[in-house]
Amino acid sequence: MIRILLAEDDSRLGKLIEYMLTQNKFNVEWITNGADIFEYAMYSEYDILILDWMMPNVSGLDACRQLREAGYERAILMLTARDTVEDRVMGLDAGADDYLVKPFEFDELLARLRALGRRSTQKIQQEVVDIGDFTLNRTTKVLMRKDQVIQLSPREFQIFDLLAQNLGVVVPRDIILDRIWGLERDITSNNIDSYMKILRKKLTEVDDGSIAIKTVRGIGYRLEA
Amino acid sequence: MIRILLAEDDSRLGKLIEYMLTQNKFNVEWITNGADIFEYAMYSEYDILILDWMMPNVSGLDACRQLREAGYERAILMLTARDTVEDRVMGLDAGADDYLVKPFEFDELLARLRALGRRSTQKIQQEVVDIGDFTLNRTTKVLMRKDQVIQLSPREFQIFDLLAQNLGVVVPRDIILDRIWGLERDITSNNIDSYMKILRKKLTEVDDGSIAIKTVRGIGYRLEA
DNA sequence: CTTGTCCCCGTGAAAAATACCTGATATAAT
DNA sequence: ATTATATCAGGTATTTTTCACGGGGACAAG
Repeated sequence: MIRILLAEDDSRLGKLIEYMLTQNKFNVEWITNGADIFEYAMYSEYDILILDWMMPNVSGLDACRQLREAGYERAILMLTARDTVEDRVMGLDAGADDYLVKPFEFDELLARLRALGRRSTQKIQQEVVDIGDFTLNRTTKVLMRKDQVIQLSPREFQIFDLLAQNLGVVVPRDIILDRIWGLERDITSNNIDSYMKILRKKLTEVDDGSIAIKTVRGIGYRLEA
Repeated sequence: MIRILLAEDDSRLGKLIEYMLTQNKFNVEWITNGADIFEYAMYSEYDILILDWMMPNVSGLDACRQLREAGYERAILMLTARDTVEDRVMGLDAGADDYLVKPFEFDELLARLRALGRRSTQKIQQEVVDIGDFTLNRTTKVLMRKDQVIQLSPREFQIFDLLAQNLGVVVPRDIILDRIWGLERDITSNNIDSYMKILRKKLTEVDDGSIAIKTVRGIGYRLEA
């Protein structure tokens, strides 16, 4: 559930946005008083702040800048009637992550919020993760099953970790290439196969059926618990 | 999915931009030869052109001007090391929609591209779509009915997705050929029939009358909910 | 209305192309 | 030298495409 803080003074528009977002399974808190933005944004738990550029007393642009200066790191979406290149640049320079010009399609707002939400809802990396009967320790780079250590080379660990981060979800091959080998991926895609082979071997060597690397043909691999 | 045409001669920077944009769900085509800009920009389907000001042989500025004179209407973002007010004015006068000075933050580039992308008339692709009792997930490439997964091969998914995007609307056969097989469609048209057969079989296997692929004789196919 | 022709589409099976697995081998790093 | 990383060549299974044939609309002539 993505949580939204909506700062919008126009009560008709605010009401509408609140209604639409609620309908679409967002958690919405709506404030009309610009002066309250700071308190709400900094000390409450929201994923995305929707900020109207022009509000009485407080300029959304200034609020945005101030929040960033205060170390506010969550996503900000700017809502405004202004449309010129300069305005866009100003908004983005002030620290907005995205920018939507009124009037807008709700579908577009929803899509943008989802996009921002994906970024922000990313869970914080845990140091130690349990998967089935296995335990993955990211600090020591060690994979264990009960008290038994499973030796993984650095690369093997990287790949297993990537799968573990996305437990139960398919990780496409090209994502693997991107995330493991990055820019200089003058790498044979076959290389991935080899590592899967090794990982599977090491996993089945300890003879424990609690986790397995499934291949999803044409797409990638999935770690299942 | 916003499609980007990147014209950048510096291979290190080009590679980096291509990588970052791909990471952020942009569709990127990268060309290094300035002479190719015209051909690619005019006759291919891109939403935004990222244009390096200074390239060997061709000046990005001239290219921009020429494209506009030739009736090119899509968004152009100029990339350059020049920073003066005059340069800015020159770039914008030449027809650029936006302007970014090297070195730049990738977040800013991304934000600007998103802003420009909004201008393009393209519909925003939803990640998850509901059709009848079915759910289509574009990220994981999975089609589900209730809790039941319907296994689709990559191509099967592409075709079903295309129909789903145009729910209730006929998709002509040659459009299907274009969108699925692209320009090099040395493909028997009959191939489409085969896939419709497979899709229908898989849909009726789960025995749910809520959606169906209808044939519109002489034209194409329509997905109905 | 009936008949016949044409052509689009459906269907099943078979061929071609491709993705993945596997074990062995080469190359680089420590 | 040992370990780690990447490539290669082969086999196998799946996917993708082709092929050949048949059903049955659409349409015009009888």
